[in-house]
Amino acid sequence: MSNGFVDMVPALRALANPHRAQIMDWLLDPLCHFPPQRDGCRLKDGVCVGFITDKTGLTQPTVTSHMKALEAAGLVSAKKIKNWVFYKADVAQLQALSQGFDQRETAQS
Amino acid sequence: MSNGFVDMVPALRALANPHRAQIMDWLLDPLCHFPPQRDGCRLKDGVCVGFITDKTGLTQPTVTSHMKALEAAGLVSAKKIKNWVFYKADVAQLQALSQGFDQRETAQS
DNA sequence: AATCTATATCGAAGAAAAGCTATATAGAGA
DNA sequence: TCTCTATATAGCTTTTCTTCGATATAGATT
Repeated sequence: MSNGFVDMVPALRALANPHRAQIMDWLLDPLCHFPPQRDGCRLKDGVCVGFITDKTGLTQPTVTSHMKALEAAGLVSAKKIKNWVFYKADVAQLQALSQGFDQRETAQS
Repeated sequence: MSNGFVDMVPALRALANPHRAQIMDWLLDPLCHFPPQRDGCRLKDGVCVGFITDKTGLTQPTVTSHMKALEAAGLVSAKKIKNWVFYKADVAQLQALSQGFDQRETAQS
């Protein structure tokens, strides 16, 4: 069904950047990497852009741009609550990617 | 042991290009995608640059550059026989990457 | 030795990515 | 309504990637 690595290129592009890879790692364990939030549960809703900005040391517009890239690749989902936008890792998409790799190991189509 | 996606960035960069992703897919099943070679077994030795060049439609210097990128990332190995250089997918490295993804699914470090 | 073949290197051009500052917008709270 | 806060957008610069044509090299073959 899958067309191999070629089909994964959009997601791989999104992950192939040190800052975005780091952000994904953090978002996969948000309780460990981010402080509690006034509104929005880190696990259920995700982590707000401001906290991610602080941790990366990049400027806020740059982080917004990275988050859009991850969202476009389906690696995170966004949820707006009041003035905040919370980003959460999309585990299903990551599992799909993981399975793509598993299939490549034994290729011979 | 693994530091998550951040550790995989070099390999992900190499795969995050449509031509290189396509080449990797081909190299994972060389018998299906390339004709027999005078010297060098497709399975054991790999596939020569010329055949890869033909299939991509890119120029030979461009393909050489892509193959160097894949080799630098450890995704393929090169073997010189006579005038040819044969490139073969590094299955061990791909398995390592695959395992990296598997671990990410269940993160919570 | 001369030539031919396969791959590598060089240098340049165009495209895309990544970063910033400045500014806009949207919603909350006073 | 006015202001403050959080995020988004716009525009610009710098860097990195991708590709090419031209040329070099290394090794066979004649």
